[in-house]
Amino acid sequence: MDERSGAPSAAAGGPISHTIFRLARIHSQLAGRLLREAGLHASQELMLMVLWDAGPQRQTDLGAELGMDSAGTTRVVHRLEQAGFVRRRPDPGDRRATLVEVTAAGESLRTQVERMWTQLEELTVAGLSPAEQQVALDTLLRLERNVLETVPGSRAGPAAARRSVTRE
Amino acid sequence: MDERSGAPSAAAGGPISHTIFRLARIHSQLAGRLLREAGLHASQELMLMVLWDAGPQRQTDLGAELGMDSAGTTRVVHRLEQAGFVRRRPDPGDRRATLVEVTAAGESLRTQVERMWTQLEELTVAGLSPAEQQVALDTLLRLERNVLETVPGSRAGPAAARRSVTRE
DNA sequence: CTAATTTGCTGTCTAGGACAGGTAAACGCG
DNA sequence: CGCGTTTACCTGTCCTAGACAGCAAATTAG
Repeated sequence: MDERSGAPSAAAGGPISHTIFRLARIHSQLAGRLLREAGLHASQELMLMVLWDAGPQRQTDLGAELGMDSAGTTRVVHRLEQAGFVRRRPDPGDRRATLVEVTAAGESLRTQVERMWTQLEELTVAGLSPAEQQVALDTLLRLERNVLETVPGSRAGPAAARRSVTRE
Repeated sequence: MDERSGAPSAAAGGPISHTIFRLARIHSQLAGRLLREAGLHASQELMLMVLWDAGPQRQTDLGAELGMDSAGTTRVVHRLEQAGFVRRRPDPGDRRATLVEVTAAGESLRTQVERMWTQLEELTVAGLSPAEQQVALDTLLRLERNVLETVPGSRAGPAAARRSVTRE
């Protein structure tokens, strides 16, 4: 198995992109496998992450943060709700909106998910020195920033204060 | 404190992994969007790539290369066949097997796909010097190699244990 | 007040991963 | 040679998910 270190020839014009593409597939297979031990899927896990960090959120904001449309957001929230990991509560300030918040069961998943990420990290960066890991992280962040710029609809930017000021 | 460019706190133990995770999502959204202009989806495109580079393949080998199981391989091949991009032909040496090969229509996609990768690459590596791009590529390849090792179903080792016990 | 917008929900279509069989061909051993 | 095992492929089911269209209720602008 030879040239597995290179991109297919049709992607010769995009070696980095294609490597991201391949890395993405394999890495998320691996992550998905680990996640499934916690009974979660990728989107669900990402949504929980946001909720853990940012607290109760409206579905619209949640979806925007994850780059989903409203339909997808509804479904993921529903599944998390059915699984008992989140709860929905009417937004006191806007009766169209629903606030999604993590339940105790959802909170208790956090330890497990953290362990998963640590484990995944070990597999991913095996054999890299701390300095190399730093380079890797910087590189990835830079690429992410680039791609974020060109994909509208994915949590735009730092100061993209969702609503409140966005009334234009 | 991590800004928005960092991983969620629950992934503090896996900053690189989580960045890959996020980059993967966004990048494949972007790639998927571009690919759809050619009427392809990710797996289909990857399969065509393999066929372009390696010529006619048996389904088993194709699936192994892409990390799919046989059922998934069958479906992707069928869709490519229905779309007219590949053709199936009995393996002369083994009548159980089918050789999958690219049709003229499939070949003609190649230019379009190459353009797509070039375009994606420009978006992805915007602002990076050639040296930085080399670092990025090396980094990504290294990470890919690591992850490949730990994902048994992906073209890591052809003879990997794939057997599952029917009936528990 | 009305009209437009926002928010969330539903349904449909397609792609896809995982898993459980099922058939036919090839192989291997006595 | 015959028979059991393995391999290659296919089918069907169940689930997650993205894209898209349409809908009702609440809110906001004029």
